[in-house]
Amino acid sequence: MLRNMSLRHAALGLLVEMDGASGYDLLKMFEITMGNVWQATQSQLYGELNRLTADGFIEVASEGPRGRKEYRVTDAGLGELRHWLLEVPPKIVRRDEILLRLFFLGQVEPDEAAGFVREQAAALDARLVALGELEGAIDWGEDNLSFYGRLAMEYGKRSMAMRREWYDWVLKELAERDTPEKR
Amino acid sequence: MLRNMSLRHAALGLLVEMDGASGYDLLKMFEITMGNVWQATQSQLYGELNRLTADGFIEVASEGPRGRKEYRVTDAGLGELRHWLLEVPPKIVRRDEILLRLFFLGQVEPDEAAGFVREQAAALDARLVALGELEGAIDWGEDNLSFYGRLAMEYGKRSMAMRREWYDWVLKELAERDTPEKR
DNA sequence: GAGGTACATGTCTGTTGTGACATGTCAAAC
DNA sequence: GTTTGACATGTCACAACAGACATGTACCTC
Repeated sequence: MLRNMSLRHAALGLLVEMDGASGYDLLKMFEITMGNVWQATQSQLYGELNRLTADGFIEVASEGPRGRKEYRVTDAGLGELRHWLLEVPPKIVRRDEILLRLFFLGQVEPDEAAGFVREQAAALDARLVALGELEGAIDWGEDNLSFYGRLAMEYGKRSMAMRREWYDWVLKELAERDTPEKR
Repeated sequence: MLRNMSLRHAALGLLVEMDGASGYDLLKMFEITMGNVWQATQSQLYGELNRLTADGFIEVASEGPRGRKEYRVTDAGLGELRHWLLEVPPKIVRRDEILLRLFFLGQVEPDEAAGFVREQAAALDARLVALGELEGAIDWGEDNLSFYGRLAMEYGKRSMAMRREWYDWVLKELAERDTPEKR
């Protein structure tokens, strides 16, 4: 039974970087720091925190108002994180809904196909703007999360720019196929 | 209950392009044509084919040796595919295990972090070679799957090249952080 | 002091995805 | 003739994920 459990390690890692936090804190941090890299729902996260506690990788450091539980990573947890980081090969999951649709665009009219691509390009432009805003809104410090977060941000920007160019290239290819003046 | 069900439409679309096929054929086609875009296990696919049949989107055109069932897409199935293609907004799932690990590389020694990045870069190089081989091995025809598959292939190549460059940039940034000679 | 909002945790149901296993047929090679 | 390998379908258990619902507390403002 090979389990990968990235959410578990994402929570563990974030907890280390935050130097302890509650589930609620963690959930917010998830969204702002790595919403573009990994997503987690509330029910997933709370469940995982309980499992991590049961496994001894984290512990409740203190309890606060409103039933708040401040979690802290144990030594075993730190070891588990390092092990996962360096010794567990990352599983590459390729799953792209837009690319999947591309395969079947031959099933609709050429102008509908081009319209689809143009729509995706416009949506991408909007996300590019949002990413720029996020970058401006973040208070980039000298801590690890800031440093590595900036590297991830750069990846996001490059990735989107590449995709944008590819959309334009696709539109050109579609137009050429539609008007076959070759030879 | 909003369901997206991309696998369902991937199977439907591939069945249209293949002009009918068995589950076994479909599974092989999945791997070679869009293994880089969408993955499907055998148990998922066979189950989905039965559900698609129950919903009237596909039907068993004929039965062959070894219990083989040749499936064919119905008019309703074709309608469903077109509807999904143009009217259901694609769900963008961002989940990148390598990028996730990047966030926590501050937890290991600088040389271990750089080693990790170099390993990923090497693995990427290997996949780039494999992609080139795949491209050479495919018999690119004039059909829709060939045309759109070529566009997807171009995306894959650009994506990998971009990522490769980013890895090098990350290594440069890591080296700079390690030796802070600035000012 | 009443009301709203942010804080805070948890459960439940259903869907999707994975890996292992079970079962059997047909064709070709030996 | 038997064995091997490709063909072919299916089930089962479990893990991962999503969304809705349930429940309550603390703090701030009016």
